[in-house]
Amino acid sequence: MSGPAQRRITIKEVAEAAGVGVATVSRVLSGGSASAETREKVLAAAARLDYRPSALGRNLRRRRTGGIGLLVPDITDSFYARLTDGVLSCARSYGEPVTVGVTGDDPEREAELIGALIEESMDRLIAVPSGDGEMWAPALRSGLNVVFADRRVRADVPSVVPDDRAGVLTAVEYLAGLGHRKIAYLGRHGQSQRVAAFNSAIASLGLPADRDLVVHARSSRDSAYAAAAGLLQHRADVTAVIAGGNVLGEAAVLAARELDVRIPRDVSLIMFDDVPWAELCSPPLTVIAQPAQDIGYRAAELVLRQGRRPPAVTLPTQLVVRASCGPRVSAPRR
Amino acid sequence: MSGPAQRRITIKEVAEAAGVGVATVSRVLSGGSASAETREKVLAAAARLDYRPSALGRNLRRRRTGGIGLLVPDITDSFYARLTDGVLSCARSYGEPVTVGVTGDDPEREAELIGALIEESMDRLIAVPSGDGEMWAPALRSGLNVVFADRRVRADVPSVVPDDRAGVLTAVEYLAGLGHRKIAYLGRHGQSQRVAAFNSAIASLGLPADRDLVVHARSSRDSAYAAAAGLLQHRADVTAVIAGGNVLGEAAVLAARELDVRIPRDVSLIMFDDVPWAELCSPPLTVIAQPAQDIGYRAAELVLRQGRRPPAVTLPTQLVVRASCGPRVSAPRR
DNA sequence: ACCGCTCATGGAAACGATTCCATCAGAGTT
DNA sequence: AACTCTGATGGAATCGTTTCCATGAGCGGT
Repeated sequence: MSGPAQRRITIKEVAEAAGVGVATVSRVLSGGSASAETREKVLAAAARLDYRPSALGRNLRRRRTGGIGLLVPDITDSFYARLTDGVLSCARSYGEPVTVGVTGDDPEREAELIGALIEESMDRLIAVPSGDGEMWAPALRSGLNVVFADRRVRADVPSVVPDDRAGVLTAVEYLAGLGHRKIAYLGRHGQSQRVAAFNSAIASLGLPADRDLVVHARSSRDSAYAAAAGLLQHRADVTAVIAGGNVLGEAAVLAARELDVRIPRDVSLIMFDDVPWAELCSPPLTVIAQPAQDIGYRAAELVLRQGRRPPAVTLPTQLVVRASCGPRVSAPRR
Repeated sequence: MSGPAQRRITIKEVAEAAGVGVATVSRVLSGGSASAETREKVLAAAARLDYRPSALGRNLRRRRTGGIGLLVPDITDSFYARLTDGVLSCARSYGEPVTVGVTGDDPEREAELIGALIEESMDRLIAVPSGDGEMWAPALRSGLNVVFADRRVRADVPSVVPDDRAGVLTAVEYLAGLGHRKIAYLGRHGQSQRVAAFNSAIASLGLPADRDLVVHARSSRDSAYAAAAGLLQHRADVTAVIAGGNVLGEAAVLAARELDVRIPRDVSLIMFDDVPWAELCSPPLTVIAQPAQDIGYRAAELVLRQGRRPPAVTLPTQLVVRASCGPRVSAPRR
């Protein structure tokens, strides 16, 4: 049923049809110099035959693959989906294809994918790095052009990240302003940046430091739920929690509902990352919005621009107040 | 700072290091026949030099690119994100890279992307087709191996789709069982399949037919909101609406809230596609769950499996009852 | 007229693999 | 001993481009 896979036409045939040499065709098509007459003939022949230059041939000769690789932890997470959308949108305007891989936040799987990408001769790569970034050394040494997105784990790789420091500080200040003193941070493994910002924010506001107030989950939904439930259950003294991402926030809402902890009456909740459903949730969630799409777009710009590259760009976050935070009630719950 | 982009080592160097010919190296590495001794030498040399065969060279010779292309309307939509995840997951187990493009449900942009993919010599493609699929003819004729996902617009292309017919019927029956008679369908352009199923379900249950009860939106959030608001505003007689996708459902909830239409007291709502936030919504949404990830996975299997390919596979949907549907109240609202 | 300069042009050599084909060694058969 | 057969092996062609280089034409200056 499917066609006989007709052979694609090559530059040679175009040359023949135009009555010129292949070198001339190549030159005309890639903007080199040629007489007006020749250019005309070549263009006409190419159009007539519907010639499409083979990226394979070109890339082999040029010793590099055009496209760019993108590695995200989980394409199903709205944040990374929007980041991906930003990358795709920028790449499209450059006409570059994007190859996407999902790491599941697993450094081993990430290394595998890097290997595969290198095998494809892909020389430009945007990644949300999983671990501490040490396995990137060989890839970097081999001349791979890498930009990190969302997380900054190595100083020698340009990165595009949200302003975690300011975002966390804003959230903590807002909560403190409402009277909360026992604030917990519910994060993912590897958010060292934010945890540091959290601790320093707590300290700078003179709130009691308590190491156990930051709890970590792996990136799965189950793990997030377990962490949220554990926090809510064992620490009846916390009156506010900051969720470090939308799946963490979702888990917190679910766990609270299950444990009959009322938001915001019993505990206030601020979630990192504004997602469409934050407004639909009951109650609507107060969030720290992150420019996910911009992060992707800027990262793509960085990796596509050959010139000098700034070591890091930081994009602002924004507090969006809805209805998941309230004043601290004096009576401890339960 | 970045390394001098050390030249990658080629099969020729491995051959030299192993003291054999390039043909032998190629044969050993791709599982051809060779003596145990030679195989040993080659493998050792390859490992010692950390040799990675270049996909470019291989693909040029083989006249095809390994990977598979994936075209979705909007990677930001949870449904397509999960579908993409399915494709990625299957492709990974075959070791095939996936190049993703976003069509925005625009046939023109889709055609562009197909062209770009052909230029890359990508010969396998999974797509959620945007229009009526007529622009696919040339691509198909050129031997491209295509599988459609989510929508079935051409009989000559294998497709993996959810069971829209059964899904719609289940929804309508459920609503009718609750006493509803004026049921609206809020859909996207191009969901002809589902609209037909909707009309036939209405007819088979003896409910009053009314052409204006199906309203369409384009795939943007704004358009979805406008359509939902229009429906709720102008048709006070409808007591139940079926939203044909998660962004439509989101728009319906938002519009209802804005217009002070209570769910489910004033109107019942069933949404196609179960998303994590459906449970978090107020009220929790009754949905028709679709196996988005499976659709992607099966589509990838189909496009990767060389053998004979079934013309279409239909995956079951499932009604998940939550709290957004209630019995019809006799008094018309407003 | 001659020289030198610029510019268009086409042949041929890469790029890095796979694979056809010829060669050759060794074993088995008569 | 001569022959055939099998299996391993390496040289060379090929895939479709880009780009180096040599050639030759046109032209202005002396």
